[in-house]
Amino acid sequence: MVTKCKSCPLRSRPVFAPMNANEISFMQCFKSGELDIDAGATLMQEGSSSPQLFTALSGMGLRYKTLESGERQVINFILPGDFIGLQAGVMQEMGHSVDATTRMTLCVFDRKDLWRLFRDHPERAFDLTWLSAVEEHLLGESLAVLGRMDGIERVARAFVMLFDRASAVGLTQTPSMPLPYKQQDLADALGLSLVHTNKTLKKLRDLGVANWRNGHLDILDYAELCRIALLEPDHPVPRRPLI
Amino acid sequence: MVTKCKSCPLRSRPVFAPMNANEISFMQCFKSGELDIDAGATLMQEGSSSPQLFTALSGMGLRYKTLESGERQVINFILPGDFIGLQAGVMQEMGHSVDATTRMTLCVFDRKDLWRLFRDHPERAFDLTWLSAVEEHLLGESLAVLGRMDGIERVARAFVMLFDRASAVGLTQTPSMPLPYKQQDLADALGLSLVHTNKTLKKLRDLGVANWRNGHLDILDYAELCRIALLEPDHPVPRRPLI
DNA sequence: CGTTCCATTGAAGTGGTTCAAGTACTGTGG
DNA sequence: CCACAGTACTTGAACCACTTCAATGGAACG
Repeated sequence: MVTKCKSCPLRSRPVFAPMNANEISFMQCFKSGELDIDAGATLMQEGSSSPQLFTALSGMGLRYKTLESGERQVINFILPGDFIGLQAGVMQEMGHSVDATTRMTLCVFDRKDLWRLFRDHPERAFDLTWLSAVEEHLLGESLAVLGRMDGIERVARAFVMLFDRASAVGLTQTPSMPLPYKQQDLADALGLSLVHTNKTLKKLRDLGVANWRNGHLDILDYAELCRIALLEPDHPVPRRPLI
Repeated sequence: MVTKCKSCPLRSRPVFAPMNANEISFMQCFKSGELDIDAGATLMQEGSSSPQLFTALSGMGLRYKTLESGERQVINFILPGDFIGLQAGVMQEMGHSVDATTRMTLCVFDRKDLWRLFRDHPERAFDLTWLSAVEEHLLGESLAVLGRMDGIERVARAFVMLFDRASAVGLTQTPSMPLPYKQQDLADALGLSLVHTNKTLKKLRDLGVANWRNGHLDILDYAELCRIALLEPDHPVPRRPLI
């Protein structure tokens, strides 16, 4: 059963900029189908030019680059509402790979329709640029995290960001959320070794601040977690378009 | 004397996607003026919403974020041809600040014309998205550099990238280019301390690979520098649009 | 039940940090 | 013309946050 854009469970969330009926019906038209992929599957390959673009509807994944040395850098985590493949859409190829961590459902768009979108629907073209700018903004933040913060600060920051993003799309049950990644994934995202990531997680557990176990993250002291992460407890989560 | 888009010294460079006469004349129209700023001046402030967008015509600058802790993370270096302020253009505010390191000349565009551009010139709108995607791609690379590479690799990578970018816009004189930044700027870009950056520069000098002194970078052994940076010596420099 | 994958923990080593001091250059005012 | 102050760069020394190596435990699975 394919989800209609009109009744998309994400669209009503306040993080997403609202759309009127006309706009939604165009999105429905732009959407060429739906895709389910299994946990562990690779959705896009670095250097490839995918004929399709996606929006995550449900499930979680990750974007990553494989370095010349064979190591992996996780660029960010993919949650419902995230747009995937814009790089391949406008440049000729993807700069990173995308894997599904859990089973995922995705809205599918045809790359060949992208030009039509720019020509006929400037508001949506603007939204795509907006999304890309948001992504750029977040990557700038991540760069600062890797460049200037120490282990516990990085982990705390990651937890706060993930929790906020998950809240925005309704994945949290008050101080808790599903977080189905491996410790190695987090380590690769934060530029830390697996061992040190593990020891840092233990520290947060011992501090009674956050507990990540069995694919589930419990935030025990959000205020303290923010303090460690050098974030205001009421830091704003910017609104963005949903494509 | 204002530079005409038609005779823009950058446009003829092969890194930039070509434009036909019509397209150039629209760009001329979109360009609302030219701005000269002094070395050391701040062009845009993090969190602000600039009424103007820019393209660097000449001179160099840097984008950076100031962290909660007061430290600085340099996001990247600005060279001629770089577009500045897209984030403020589409989101409501900039995610980073922009300083001029040398005196700079910039093409100025009015933010209020941005919507008109999306509506009437979908090719240019597409180009803006393209630029944003390129930026995103480069930030992903930088993230991998900070996350996974050691000091000498980071510095070597920075030198190769800067040299390639400078070559693309005609700033190099065979194995040499102007590089008017401070060691602290490079340190803040690479997530290293000033002291360690300095010692790493010395190492590259002692190895006879690269020599950065008095605002001038000499590449003494490009192949070896690439090897240290874990890059192919003939790695491609992607073409991009010039706005 | 052996195998495999992930999480956990200890121990040793190191690439990087911070602290501290000194050099070199440049502009400024007396 | 010199003294001085300010800024950038340089170098040594001590320390430590993180890495790598190594070994173990627990859960899932055919």
